[in-house]
Amino acid sequence: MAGQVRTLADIALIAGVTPATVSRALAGHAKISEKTRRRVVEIAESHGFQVNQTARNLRLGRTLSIGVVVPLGHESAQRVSDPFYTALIGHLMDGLARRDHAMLLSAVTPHDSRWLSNLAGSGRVDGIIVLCQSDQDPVLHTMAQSYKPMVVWGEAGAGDSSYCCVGTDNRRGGRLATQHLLSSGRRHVAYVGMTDIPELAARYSGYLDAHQKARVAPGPHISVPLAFDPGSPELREALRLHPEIDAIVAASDVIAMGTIKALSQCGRRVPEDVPVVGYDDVSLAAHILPALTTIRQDLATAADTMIDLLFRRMRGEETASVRIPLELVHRQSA
Amino acid sequence: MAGQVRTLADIALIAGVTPATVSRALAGHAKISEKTRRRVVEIAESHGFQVNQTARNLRLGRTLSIGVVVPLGHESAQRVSDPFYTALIGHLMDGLARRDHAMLLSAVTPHDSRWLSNLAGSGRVDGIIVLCQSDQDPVLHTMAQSYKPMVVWGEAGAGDSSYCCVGTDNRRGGRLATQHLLSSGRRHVAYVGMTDIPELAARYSGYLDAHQKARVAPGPHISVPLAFDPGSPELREALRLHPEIDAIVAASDVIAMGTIKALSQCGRRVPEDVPVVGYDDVSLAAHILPALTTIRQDLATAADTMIDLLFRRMRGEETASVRIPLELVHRQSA
DNA sequence: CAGGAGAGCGCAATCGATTGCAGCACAAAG
DNA sequence: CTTTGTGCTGCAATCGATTGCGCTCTCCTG
Repeated sequence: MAGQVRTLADIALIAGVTPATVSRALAGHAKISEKTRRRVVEIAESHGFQVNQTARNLRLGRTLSIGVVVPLGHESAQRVSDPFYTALIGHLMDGLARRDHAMLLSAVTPHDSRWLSNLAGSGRVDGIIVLCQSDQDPVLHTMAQSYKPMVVWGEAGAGDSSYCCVGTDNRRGGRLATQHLLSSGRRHVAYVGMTDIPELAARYSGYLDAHQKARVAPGPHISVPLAFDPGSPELREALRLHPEIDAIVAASDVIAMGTIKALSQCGRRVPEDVPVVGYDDVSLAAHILPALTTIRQDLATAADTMIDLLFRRMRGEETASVRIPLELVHRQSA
Repeated sequence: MAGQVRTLADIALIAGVTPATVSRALAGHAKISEKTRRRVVEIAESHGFQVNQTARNLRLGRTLSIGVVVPLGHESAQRVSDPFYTALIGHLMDGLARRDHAMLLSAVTPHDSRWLSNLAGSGRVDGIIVLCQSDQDPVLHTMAQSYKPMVVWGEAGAGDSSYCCVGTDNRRGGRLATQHLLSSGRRHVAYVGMTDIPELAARYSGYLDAHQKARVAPGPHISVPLAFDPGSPELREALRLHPEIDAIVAASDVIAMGTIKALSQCGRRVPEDVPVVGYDDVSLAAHILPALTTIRQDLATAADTMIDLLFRRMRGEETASVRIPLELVHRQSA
């Protein structure tokens, strides 16, 4: 039945009216007699007709879809499968669905500075959400000059934040995590993770802040990419190299989990010998052994905020960057 | 500079030619003099011009994007953030990007049977990949009659598989996991997880198969949704209720991790008292304590296969369902 | 110098839906 | 019976890019 009925014109033919009338009838917009409207709608439904969105979008000058991009330029490039990002993406999906927008998802390894303008200029999306600044601050900055409907997840205040940025106060987060350990008497707190993206750099700053405030010398900085290699012995060896370490601030929960495992392989117990604090509070964090003490970022709020800001920007408003609340969640690992 | 140049016509005006010529020049297709071509391209680039994809797609009758849908109809509805799915989505993203297609991602909670035909008929995508059959086998079946470019991840052989289905041999996977435990002498192997989607039902069948082959009575079946609640005490209580359990087959890695934690809360050690086998081999599986023994599904292959099949179907070919290899990965937990 | 070939480009239709403006029909009023 | 008014629909342009067909101009050949 639902064979060859693909366009408004097809329906129009069957109903004995013009495409214009069908369009109006289906939209319920203009003054179409109730009788005609009902008949058209009925025909449309019985044939399983659906309006072609591409044509509709062309005419209306919009796409009803939002581009979500994850640049993977930085050295510590987390895969998109990092639980933190996937949870955030999940929430974004929900929020966009509620506003009847689709999500065009892509991860890009920036080879040149065009990855962003390509998407913006393609006419495929009405707005863009960039997840992670990566090392692309200049590109984001430049883009923001000419392209308004864009919101970035990351460390607000990185660069001169000419773009609208949503994120937590990572410096405070790093400080909280570190203070938690220092205040329990630990004196050789190591930082495990990199600092090659603004968010992580800020966490590390907070780590240093806490040490300074407590008048304790910072511990070693062990560099581990967010997407660290399962089998790599680097972390283990670094830990062996620093037997004085008596606590650890990890740059993310995934790193924390890896660290806990590496510690156990070195014969050190968590939290007795070495307490570990993670970052993100990913969904698994509460379920592993030991349950992770970590810095929780409220992703539902984060996603809603980004979407709200984006839609306001799409309407032409100017919006400032926003900080999302954050808290230390006390569990077993520290 | 890049101000008001948005259409082919704008470029044409500047170059003193017609839009037709600009189109051909940029496409490099037809017979355009090298001189004209070079000039047009130069003008286009200097103005940062990009072809409007919506218009292009309308004209060409395609969208260059693929819909990836995750139905969440089943009771055990895993969130999209289940690491298994996110990893699969990540690989799909890579594969689609290689073929210059975008990914339109959405999760739907099916309220009626139209969630799929809505997407298919919207004209927003050229093809659809459905991740998980959920409880929507009938919908998939019906859809496959009229809509060809669709591939489903799940248990091939569920229903009558009128649709093209890619997945592992879940029954065999369940059998392997169970045999591993039985062959080490365990006699009260419990299954933790649900059976409300075809994949899981097959894993459970495999679990039963192994018992039958070993002439051992199956252990208890503890029902836990894939997205089980962090704080819920159900699992813990079920374990207390069955002190005879001396091994566990979990329906997924995430469940396995939760189970390991619950076991420890009951004072039982893994793997000494109760070995646990997971399913999926998610990226974290190797990194937790104890490292998870699990059934590995090769997701890179899976994603490539699905994409390959989908594109063949988009070209009009018929394709049969495909089974992806699977293996038991032996680590510490069992 | 005329005729023919062929390269290069323009014209206009097309993809499918939306919408301002105009026109028709029917009803009520004079 | 004619006029005015109002309510429905249709006409045709539009969104921006693509492409078959055909025209023009150049250059070569006889």
